This record gives sequence, structure tokens and C-alpha cells, in this order.
Amino acid sequence: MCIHNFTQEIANIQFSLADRVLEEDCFNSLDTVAGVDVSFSVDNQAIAAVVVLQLGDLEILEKRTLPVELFFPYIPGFLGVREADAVISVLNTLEHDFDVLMVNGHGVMHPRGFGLACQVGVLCDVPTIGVAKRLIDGRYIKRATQRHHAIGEFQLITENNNELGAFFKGKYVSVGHKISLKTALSIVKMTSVFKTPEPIRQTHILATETFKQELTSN
DNA sequence: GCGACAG
DNA sequence: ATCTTGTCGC
Repeated sequence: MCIHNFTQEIANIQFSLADRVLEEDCFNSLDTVAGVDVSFSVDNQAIAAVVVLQLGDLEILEKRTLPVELFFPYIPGFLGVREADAVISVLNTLEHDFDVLMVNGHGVMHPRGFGLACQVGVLCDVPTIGVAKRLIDGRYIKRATQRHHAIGEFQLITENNNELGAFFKGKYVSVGHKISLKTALSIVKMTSVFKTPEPIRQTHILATETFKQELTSN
């Protein structure tokens, strides 16, 4: 039983779970956004972090961090297997509720249509948006996709006739779960003070700082 | 054997 | 992801 059979098995699970992904808006209110991130350096000791922001003024409502251990190696296309549990764990420490979650990694713009954002969304049954700065496999996605000039700063990325996501300010955005691409893009845009949307930027800063503190105190 | 892929 | 100084410019 080698690692290859293992990932093949997991790939099949990703294919089947991808059917559960909903690419339509499934929420009544849209007032708060959360961002999650996991940062680490050596071994598999990491810090999972989450920040909840008010959508209007981007005011931070809550910050949480949690030391976690990762049990699966990083393999492109299988980030969800590595980080989903850590992400879900830190989400469970939140006191505030949130309407949508921004995840560091792809949503449906994934070889099997089931990136980390989809996995977190489906397992937690919450709306999620996937934001990544690189494509998973340039060869895979480029041979089947074309970029179209779309409204404003967005470039829609489609495969045949279905929309996989969009490119915006150096970031690849795609639906994670329970949200439409249109709404996902508007949320990314309205939270993008810098190139990285605030929910993810703030969370990444928090996770990194916390990791350093943890390192110094021990 | 070569290729080069989220975090 | 992370390892890392200075440097340009508001």
C-alpha cells in the first residue's frame, strides 16, 4: 500500500464530495466575513488562526488562534486533507458567528473540483470562498482553460462553458461552497484594501505573529 | 527520464 | 508554507 494508491483513494473521495458543493448564494444576511489561515515552519506543528470582520468597515470583531498538528504531508491537490481539520478546529473556538468564510486555497478551481475551501465549506455546511495566489497545476488548468476579459478588473477563468473562477489583483478566486461566483467576487473586491483581501491578510499576520510568540515562550 | 504543481 | 537585508518611497 504505497502513497500513490493512498492519494488515488482520496482523489476518488474528492470527486464524490465535489457533488455536494453548491454554487449558489445560501444565506440571508451578509454582514460578517471570517478568514482562516494555518502557518508553520518545521515539522508539522502549526498555528491555525481565524479573524471575523464586519463587511462594511472591515472592523475586526474577533480573533482566535489555536496550536495544531498536521498529520498529512503537503501534496498539491490535497491541501484539504492536510489543513481542513486544523481550520475547522479553530473555527469551533469562535464566539461570533459569521456569514461567509474566506479560505487560503482554491475552491472549485481544482483538478477534482474540491479544494480546501470546498472541503471546509461542505464539512461545516457554511458558505466559503477560495482565494489562492497560484494555480495548482499550471499544465493541468492551462490546457483546459481560457481567460476572458470580463467586467472591470476581473478575468473570468472558464473550462469549456462553465466558470471555474476568476483572476483578480494577482489572486485566483473560486467558489468554495454555498455562494455564487458573482457574490464571491464582490466580497473579495470589497475587502481588498491591498492585493490580499483583508480577512486573509489579517489572519495570516495573526497566525504568523502567534507562531513566533509560541516559539519564543518555549 | 523529464516535468515543477494551492499551502 | 518558510528561510531573510536592505532599500525605495509615501
